[in-house]
Amino acid sequence: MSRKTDLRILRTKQSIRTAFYELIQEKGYEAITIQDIADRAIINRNTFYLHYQNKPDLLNTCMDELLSELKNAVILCPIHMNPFSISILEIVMQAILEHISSNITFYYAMLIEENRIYQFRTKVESIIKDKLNEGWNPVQGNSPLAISKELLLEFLVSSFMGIVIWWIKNDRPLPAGEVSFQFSRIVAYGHFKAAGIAVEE
Amino acid sequence: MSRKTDLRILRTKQSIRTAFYELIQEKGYEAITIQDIADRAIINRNTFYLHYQNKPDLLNTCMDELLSELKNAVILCPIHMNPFSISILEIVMQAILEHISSNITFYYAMLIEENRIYQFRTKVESIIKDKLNEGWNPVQGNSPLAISKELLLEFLVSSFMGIVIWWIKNDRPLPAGEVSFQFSRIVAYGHFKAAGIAVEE
DNA sequence: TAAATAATGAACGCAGTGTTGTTTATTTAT
DNA sequence: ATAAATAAACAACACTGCGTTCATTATTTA
Repeated sequence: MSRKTDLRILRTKQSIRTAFYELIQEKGYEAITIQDIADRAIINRNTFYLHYQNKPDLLNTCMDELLSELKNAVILCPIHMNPFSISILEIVMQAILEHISSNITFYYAMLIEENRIYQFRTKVESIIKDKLNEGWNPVQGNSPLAISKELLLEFLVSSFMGIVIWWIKNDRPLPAGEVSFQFSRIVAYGHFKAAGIAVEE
Repeated sequence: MSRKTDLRILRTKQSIRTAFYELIQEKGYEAITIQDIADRAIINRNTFYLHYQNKPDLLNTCMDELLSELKNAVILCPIHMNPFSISILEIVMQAILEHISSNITFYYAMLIEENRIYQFRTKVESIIKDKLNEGWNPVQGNSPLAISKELLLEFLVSSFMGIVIWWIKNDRPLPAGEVSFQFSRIVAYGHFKAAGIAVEE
């Protein structure tokens, strides 16, 4: 029986990935050169081109890999009839935060400070959006304020992602469950009620 | 009386700016070369370096210019005692959306699709954050849910910015006043109530 | 109209990219 | 254990873009 891939290939690819993540954190994606990666991975610059076409190709490969894991984590979340129930927001966020915790180095490099890659944020937002949209119930007839569906969905996704990034950036100041709980309450009941301010009806 | 600046300088700088904005929209910031800008502005490449140090310098100059206008637009908004009143959110958002409308080409280039510059988004978020934080009332003692102040502020800023970007990206599908109104209601009362769903207490 | 200065044009070294060969080392299969 | 296969190393290449220099030309201001 033949081995799937040459051990040298696995080793080299692993070195490149590790070097890449480190460098993103150190100097940001744009500033990295192929030579930087080669030096850090202790390989010849040519060897890089044996495995990846160029820098964006490496980035995309890395992103796709982890994002498919993220998708799997989200897909397992049960959705009830109403995707805007408190529970779905809370459950999905908790699942995402826990997945991020397991891969914190990567997510920090991709999303925080100078290192951030806009493309990655957008892709994560897509995953969240798809999940929230999954079981959208179009029969919400009697909305007193005639809220635009698109606007509401955008509202949910961007605040969701904002909290996620805030949480990573601040070194996870609260447990995943606590953040998810608070977020879902604010969204559901409004910030007046959540913050304990009398609601002006 | 001597003229402030040579007419040639004004003309050249103007050409560079225009070319720069066009190119950001066409191929995105990163892909632009100085030669691209020179060609489009119909100037010698050297002339560019007579006015700007490099590409980031040009970008920063452009950003600072418009962001100071944005700040002025926001600073005029009256804030009441409670910065989380419905009105402050609505008024600030409307002011921002109207300012953006007057400079839509620039904002589109900076925030939308492939052209987006993360740095710019962050700077706009800072302006919003500062405004919301301006008159924060620390005495909101009896919050039933003990919501983190930082989390709540982040929630407001990211959803605010998310709606703004959504609005630009979709070619301003609703009037500025309408978007601001809907946003402030969702935030204040929660998405259940805003969307007309019975609240599960 | 003269002096000042902005803009041009050509050239330079530098850094980084992506490619092409050839050679060396390691791994897999016989 | 050894031969065939192939990954990795090494060297060199043309190419693009950057940022700078210097002399020359054109425009503007005084």
